[in-house]
Amino acid sequence: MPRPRKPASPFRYFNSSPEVIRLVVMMYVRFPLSLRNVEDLLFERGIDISHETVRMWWNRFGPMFAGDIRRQRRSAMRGFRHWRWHLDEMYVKLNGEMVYLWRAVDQEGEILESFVTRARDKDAALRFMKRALKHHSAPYAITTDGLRSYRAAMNELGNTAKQEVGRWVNNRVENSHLPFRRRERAMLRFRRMKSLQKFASVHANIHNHFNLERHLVDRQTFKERRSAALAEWQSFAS
DNA sequence: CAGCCCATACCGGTAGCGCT
DNA sequence: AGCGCTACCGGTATGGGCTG
Repeated sequence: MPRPRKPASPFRYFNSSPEVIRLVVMMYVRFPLSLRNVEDLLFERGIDISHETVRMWWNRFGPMFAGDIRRQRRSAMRGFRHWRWHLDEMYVKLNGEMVYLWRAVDQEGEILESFVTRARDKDAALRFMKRALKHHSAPYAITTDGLRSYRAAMNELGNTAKQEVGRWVNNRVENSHLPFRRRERAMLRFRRMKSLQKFASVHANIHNHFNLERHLVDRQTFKERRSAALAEWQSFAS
């Protein structure tokens, strides 16, 4: 009988410890810092890495960490009966061209899905919704704006009954654009659909993980949650 | 407004480290 | 010991800010 082999650690070839790599990825994705900003900040604390290393690490480990966060969220929401999704699109500039970033956000402000397309039509809406439904269990209701592509896509999926069109009752979902816009600005620009797609989805998941709504809870509670979020962060991809 | 300057992300190539 | 892979370097394209 073959001896059960321990899966190789994704950190095995890297010169730096998993702790440092996790710190770097968190700094770069979570805050509006450039690759070089991260390099310089770490240098001040005695860690010597190149900005290119920062780029490589977020590309390699960002999706892994994001996947861990998403899986956690998915199992926490399994069986939840009053899950409501809000669908929305925003413009993002990509090499001078405008593309669309579709997003599904739930009633708690968690960003469930990010999807980049060149067109804003039924086909794009359909692909976006199928992807969201693949990654999460189906919600109780879906709210959209008046864009007709949503209705057409819902007809195709056969779940029109769940759709509610209207202005959203709160601005929570619109607010979730802000962190991405701030981050987008620090990156100067996106060049390829693939890296925009990757960044949008990694950013959304990491934002969810560290979004502790500090204004809604007392300081003690906030500090406990923050410690918990950091401790969990240090366990990802291990 | 035009032209210049600077900071940035991204890419190909490769030395040599570190894993098996 | 052999080789897969990381980390880094030099180069390029490009957008925003600045100056006049």
